[in-house]
Amino acid sequence: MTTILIVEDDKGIIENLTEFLTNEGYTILSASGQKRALELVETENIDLVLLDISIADGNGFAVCSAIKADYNIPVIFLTASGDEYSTVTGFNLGADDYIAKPFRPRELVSRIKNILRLTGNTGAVIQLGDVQVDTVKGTAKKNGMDLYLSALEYRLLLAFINNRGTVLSRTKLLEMIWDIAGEFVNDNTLTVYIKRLREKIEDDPQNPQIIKTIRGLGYRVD
Amino acid sequence: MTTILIVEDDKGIIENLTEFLTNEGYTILSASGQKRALELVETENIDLVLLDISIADGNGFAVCSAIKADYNIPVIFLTASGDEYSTVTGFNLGADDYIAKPFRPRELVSRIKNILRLTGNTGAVIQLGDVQVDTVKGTAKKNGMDLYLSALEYRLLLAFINNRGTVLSRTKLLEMIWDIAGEFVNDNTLTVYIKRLREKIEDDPQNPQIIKTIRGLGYRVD
DNA sequence: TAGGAAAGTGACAGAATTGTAATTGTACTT
DNA sequence: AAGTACAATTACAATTCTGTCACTTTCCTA
Repeated sequence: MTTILIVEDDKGIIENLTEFLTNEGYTILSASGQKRALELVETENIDLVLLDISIADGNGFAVCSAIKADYNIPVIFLTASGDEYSTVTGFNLGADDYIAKPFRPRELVSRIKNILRLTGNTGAVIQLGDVQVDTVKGTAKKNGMDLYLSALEYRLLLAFINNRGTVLSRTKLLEMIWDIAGEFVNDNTLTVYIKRLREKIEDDPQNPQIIKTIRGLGYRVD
Repeated sequence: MTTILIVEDDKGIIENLTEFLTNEGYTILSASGQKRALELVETENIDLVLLDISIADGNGFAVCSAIKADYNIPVIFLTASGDEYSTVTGFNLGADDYIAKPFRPRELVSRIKNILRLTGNTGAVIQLGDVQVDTVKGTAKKNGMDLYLSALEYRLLLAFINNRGTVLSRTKLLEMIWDIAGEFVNDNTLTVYIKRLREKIEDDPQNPQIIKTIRGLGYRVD
């Protein structure tokens, strides 16, 4: 269970990030001011801090210094784009990474995972709705229950995970999973595998929520 | 193909690192002085630099600054242990990570992979002798040829990869791969799977070089 | 709204995986 | 050198995976 503290004075951003990151399996705490932020760092068990530089009651740099002075918690700066100075200063203060606003949520998650991996605080578990894929162990679970995916089903799932948010065409998927030296498989093979995978990971395979069909284009996982 | 430049004036360290990192699948170039190092950065296609701070003809900081001024190549500092000043200064100059000497080669590889992942220069390919495992795609190759590992064979291989250098007992392996709610499998099942995996990944399965048997204790992959 | 393209479904054989048992091989101990 | 534990090997059913076919359903459009 990884806890992330968001320090940010824009309520809208906090709401959005909280919803998105909760969905990704993180526990979220938030603070809009410096004082509250440091309070939470002291009392809660925080694994990572997302820190907006321009918070209202003081500047983010101070918060970062204060955190780094006493704790070894990784900090990611949220900066206004093109703010080169902030970036450099942030790194000097011990920030572990920064991301310029506006950022794509998925990119933020990617940064978070990298930082946590660097500091060794977590495995490599990918959350997909209520499905968890552990690429380190090569296993998958749904609501904590083991899923028994065949080698091809697992690879198909990974293909979607590595291309979240984008539509994967049937051709592309066939290339990715069945690209074996010039040999071709029936196009319907893919359809059947989609069905088999859905049968295992979807709550209601007839109403797929994870693997969406984009008629005429392919499939997409968000 | 990832190319790493080692800047270091200790021939012994260069030799060791070159051998080890070549084994890990990297292409290695080396320079013992500042001039040669910058030459190589300009002429070769370098993906990452391992930089000893205390090289003979000048100091490492200068090299780092010079590289960062013109290229976006990640730099990892090799520092004498306890050299806090160097570390801080290094980060200010744009170093992406540092590692204190003496370091364990495997830790260095871990740092290299993390940095390359952060800078997006590579996937998550693990090299094991001439076997490459891509945990992002869920595939494995040997000398570039596809390996067809079953789900369990793949997971067994990952178990070894995630515990390189340590002996894994038969019991531990059974837990890791076959831990299914109280059900137990025959102890010999593991032995058979070891054989099947060796058959696919070893050059000479009768003389296993990758998965070593430690009689009475278990198995080890280095 | 009828026709057609795209996607989904169910069923099937052949191949591969999986777990076990019986047997053989190997290293260590006494 | 024989005995013994441990590991490797071989062989074999049961199960699962894999790819394909025939058929149905769904959605779009003419």
